[in-house]
Amino acid sequence: MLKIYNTLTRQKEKFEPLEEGKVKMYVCGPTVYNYIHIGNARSTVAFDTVRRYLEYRGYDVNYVSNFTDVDDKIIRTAKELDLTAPEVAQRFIDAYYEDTAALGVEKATSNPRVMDNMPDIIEFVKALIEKEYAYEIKGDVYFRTRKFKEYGKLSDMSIDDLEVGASNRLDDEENRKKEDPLDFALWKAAKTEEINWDSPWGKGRPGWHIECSVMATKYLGDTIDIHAGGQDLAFPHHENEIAQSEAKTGHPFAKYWMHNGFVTMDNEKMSKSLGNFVLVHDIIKQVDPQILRFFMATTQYRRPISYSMATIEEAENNLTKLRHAYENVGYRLKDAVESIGTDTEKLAQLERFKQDFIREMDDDFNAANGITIVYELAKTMNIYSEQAEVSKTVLDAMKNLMSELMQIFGIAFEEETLLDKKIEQLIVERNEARAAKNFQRSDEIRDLLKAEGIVLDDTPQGTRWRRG
RNA sequence: GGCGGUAUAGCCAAGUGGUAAGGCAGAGGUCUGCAAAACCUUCAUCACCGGUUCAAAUCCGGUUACCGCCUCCA
Repeated sequence: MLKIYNTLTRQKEKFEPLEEGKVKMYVCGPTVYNYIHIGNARSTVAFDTVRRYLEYRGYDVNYVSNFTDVDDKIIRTAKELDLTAPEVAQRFIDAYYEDTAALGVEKATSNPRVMDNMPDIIEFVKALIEKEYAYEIKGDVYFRTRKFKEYGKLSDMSIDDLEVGASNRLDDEENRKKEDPLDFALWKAAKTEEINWDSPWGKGRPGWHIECSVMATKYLGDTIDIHAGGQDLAFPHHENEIAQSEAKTGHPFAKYWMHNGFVTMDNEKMSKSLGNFVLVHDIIKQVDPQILRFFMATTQYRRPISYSMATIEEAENNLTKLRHAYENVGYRLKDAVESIGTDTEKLAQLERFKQDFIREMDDDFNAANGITIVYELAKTMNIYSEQAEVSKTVLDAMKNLMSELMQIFGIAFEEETLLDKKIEQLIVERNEARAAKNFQRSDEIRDLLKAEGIVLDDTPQGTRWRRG
C-alpha cells in the first residue's frame, strides 16, 4: 500500500487517486532567469523519481510542471543582457531541458508557460473579483486574504500571527494601497517600458502565485492529486495557491501536498539569494551527471541533503559498486548454460528483492531504504557470478531486475560495452605473457591500458575490462 | 516573536516500544604472480536531564544545539 506524507495533514496517508489508476500531478517549476542550481535540480529529480515510481506501480501519470517566464528577475536579466524578456526565458528554458535531461529527468507531460496562458489568467482573476475575493486599485488587483477562512491551513499559521509579521512592511507604498497588509497581488499594473499585457484593469502582468493556480486547474482540473514543490514554497506560494484556487472553484485544490527538503552547503540552504549555489550547467563538466542524479534520487526526498565533495564521492563509489555487479553478471553470460538446478530458488530470491523494494518505496518513497535492497541485490549478483556454473536464465533475470529498479532512480547502465578489438588483443597478449611468467610485459600492458582509462580485473573466469 | 524540521559510529544514513539495517572510510582475512574487483570477519547503545513501562533511539515532560519558513527562492 502506497503511502504519501501530506504536508496538509502532517502525516502519511494512504494514496488514493481521484481517478482509479491515474495521477494528476503538478510540480512548481523554475523561474527562468538563470541556469538551475543543484537545489532546483533536487526538486526536479525528487519528483521525477516519485513520478517514475508511480508509473512503475502502474499509474498513468499526467505530470505538469510550469515555467515562470514572466517575472521581475527575468525583466532585470533582460536589461542586463540587452535581450527581451521572452528571449531570456527561452534561453534558460532550453538550458533547463538540457541540464535536466543530463540528470535523467523524464520530460513532463506538459510544461505550460505563463506567457501562453494570459487569457486564462485574466479570466481567473476576473472570476475572483466577481466573487469578491479580489479587488482592483489603480490597475493592481489584490486577493482579499481574510475572506478566505481557511487561509494558513497548509503552513499551520494563524492569520493573526501573519498579520503581525506583515506589519513590519506596512510602510511601503504598495502596502498602503491594499485593504489589508496580508492581501497579495494577482495582477500588477505595468510600470513604463516593461513587458505587459492588456487586461480589464489596464496594461500589466500577473502576480507570481496566480499562474500556478491557473495552469494546474487548466491542465489537470479543479482538484488534482498531488501538488509538489520545495519546502520554501509552502508559504506563501502554496498557501496562496490554495486560497485562490479554492476561492474560485469551490473545490479542494490538491489532495496531497508534497515538499522536498533542501540541498545544503556548509549546513546552510543553497539558494539564489544567499549566493552559495552550484549550477548544474557548470558542475556536470566535472561530475558525471549520473552520479549527481544518484546522489539526489537515493535519499529520502523530505530530508535535507548536504552537498560536498565527500558526499559526491560517496555517491560515486556506491554507483560504481552497483555498476560492477551489473557488469560482472554480464560477463558471465558468455559461459553460462541455459539453466541449472538452482534456478527456481534464485528466481524466487529475486522476486523477494523486488517485493522488498516495493514495500520500502511504498512508504512515502523511502529511496534510502529502497537503495539498500538494491545493494543486497548487487551482493547476491556478485556472489552468483563467482559460481563455477551459472545459468543464463538467472543472469538475465538479475540484470533485468537491476535495470528495472535503477531506472526508477533515473539511472541507466550501458547495455553492451563495445568490444574493442585492440583491447581484446592486448588482453590476449598480456595473458600469454602471464602464462609465461613474463610479469614485466604483462604489467606494461596493464599500465598501457590504464593510461587509456581501461581497468583490468583478473578473475577465475578470465580477465575482464571496464572503463574506470 | 509565530510556525515547522533535525540531533543515531570518523562520514552518509535506516529504524516510532522488545535488547541498533545498509553504504563509505578503517582494520584483519580469502582470492591474485602482484594488483584490481569481489567475498568473509570486525567497528555505535542512539544530544542532555527527568518520567511512563516488565521493556524506549522509539512514548511523555523539560533542556541544549543546528536548520528552514514567516520578503523573491526548489
